[in-house]
Amino acid sequence: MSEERSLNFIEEIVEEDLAAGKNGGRVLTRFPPEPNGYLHIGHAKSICLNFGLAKKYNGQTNLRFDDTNPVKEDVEYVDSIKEDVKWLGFEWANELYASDYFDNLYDFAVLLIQKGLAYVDDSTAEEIAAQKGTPTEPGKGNQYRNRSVEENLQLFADMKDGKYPDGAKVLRAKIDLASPNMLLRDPLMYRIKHAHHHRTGDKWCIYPMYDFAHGQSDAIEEITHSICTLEFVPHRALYDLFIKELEIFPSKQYEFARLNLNYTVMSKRKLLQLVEDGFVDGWDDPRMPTISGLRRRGYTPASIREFCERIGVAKRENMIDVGLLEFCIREDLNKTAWRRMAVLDPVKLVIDNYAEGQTEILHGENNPEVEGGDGSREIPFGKELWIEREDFMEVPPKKYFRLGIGTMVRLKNAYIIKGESVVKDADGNITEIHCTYIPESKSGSDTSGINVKGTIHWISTEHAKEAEVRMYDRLFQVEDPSNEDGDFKDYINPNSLQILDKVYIEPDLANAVAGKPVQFIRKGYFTLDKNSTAGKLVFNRTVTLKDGWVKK
RNA sequence: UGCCUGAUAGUAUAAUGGUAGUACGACGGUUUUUGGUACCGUUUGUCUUGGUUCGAAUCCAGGUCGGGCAACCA
Repeated sequence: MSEERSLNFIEEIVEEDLAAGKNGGRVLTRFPPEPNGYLHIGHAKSICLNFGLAKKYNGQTNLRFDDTNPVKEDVEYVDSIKEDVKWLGFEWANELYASDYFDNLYDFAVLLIQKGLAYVDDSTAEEIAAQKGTPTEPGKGNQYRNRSVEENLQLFADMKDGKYPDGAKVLRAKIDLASPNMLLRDPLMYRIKHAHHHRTGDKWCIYPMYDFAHGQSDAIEEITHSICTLEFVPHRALYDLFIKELEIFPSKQYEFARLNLNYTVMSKRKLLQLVEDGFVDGWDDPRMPTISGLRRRGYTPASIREFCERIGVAKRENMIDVGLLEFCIREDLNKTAWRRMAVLDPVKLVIDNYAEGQTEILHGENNPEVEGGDGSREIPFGKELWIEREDFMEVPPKKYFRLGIGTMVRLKNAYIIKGESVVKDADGNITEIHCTYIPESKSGSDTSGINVKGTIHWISTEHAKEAEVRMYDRLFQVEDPSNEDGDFKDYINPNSLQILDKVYIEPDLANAVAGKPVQFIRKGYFTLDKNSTAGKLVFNRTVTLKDGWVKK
């Protein structure tokens, strides 16, 4: 493995803690998604970090749903999140929910009220915002701030008992209205929401805010290293403060820079818009940066884990080139995907000196990268073939080493041929290419002594099967759609999906199975889409092959 | 105008006071029955100004630039 890889800053912290004997050598992390959307590649970074850390240091990781806002959350999301984490190859120690702790959290709130550190405020949201001041002006208090402990206790109990409508009252921490950290200006701890919760049903009508739930949840589980993204840095003061005042397990929060990928968007809000406004075919559209989208596109768990390993973990803002993700999937699939032939844009090729009606069964390796071989399949060959339109040129430029009139090329796994003539329709489009073949040049028993520079793929017209192929490209035309003027949706790539409804594939591909990626030789990696049926195969292009041939 | 936070090749990420390295990309080459893969080589970097030091990417001070903070979201 990568034993000599240097440590990232969080691993350094863990190793220091371990060396200092902190937590008795125990490492317990957590992955805390809110079940209000599907997981995306940015979450994958966090998942790999949290679960990877635990794995590396003989610890464990809890999967904890941060479900403190019932109006936005749903079991549909819980299920998809669990599926995605599992698919990525990780196992959680415990499946937990912040809502499991609503009783504890309520008791914690009561405790803070008793300590004079929390109060019930009757102000409206607007009034509270106005009283908070601005980053440069201190906030102001109000009359509710001086309520007695007894009154606060009673009012908070009444809030819980449903005596007030939504928004009538909130519980606030009494900290410092003049703090330079806006989050410390008496933050809300609880709000009233008469809403049905996906787990606790109608038991509660008050729900804790993130800041009054997350740190305490970590503490209850005795999480040793609570890792989150940079935007939570200012929240750390609150995180530590509540833990200190409640005298509970001192979990520690550490922050890293979230992943940004170019040519896509990563916020759940924006992804939801793409889904709801029909710009994509659901959360798992192969163009989406969601885990489910990448899975449908043909990405493998190993490739995503490798990607997360390569991008590193640090505290500076970053924008990762999607090319790195593509490198990772190519690297993985090159070693595992079976090679097959498919002609995406067909033109007919006739071999003039090959006997009419003759057929041969040729053989092609499944994967030349596998040492010792990975078996082979049979490929029928005949007088008439489909080849790629772009693999022939009547007047080839100097560095073109595919087929031309008078030039030779090898048909993959078959014979060397020489272009002879073309047939065109009234518009001048080539409808047929005629060639001759060299009988002694058969793959595996070539005695022709001829060396050709190019090799092209082909399908026997008599034996060809048909399939639909979906060619995907980046969803956006600009690197950072969120940072452009106007609406990010204005920058969607109109050619992000090109459907080829009549692609010729070799007969063996009729055996293609979902979840087993194939390489269409010289074209890229493809995988069967979930819309595929026995009667109609549908392939998604995962990624092209790297193209070293740049014209001109 | 406040507070927090960060700055190393095009993009990421190391170097923890002692030779600025690695990966991806780009470019060039070798091999090749995939213009793929593999292998080899080249290219480009410490935000700025001072200071401390024999020696600074690293420590200190000022500046510049980026990100975040005033949701009954997480």
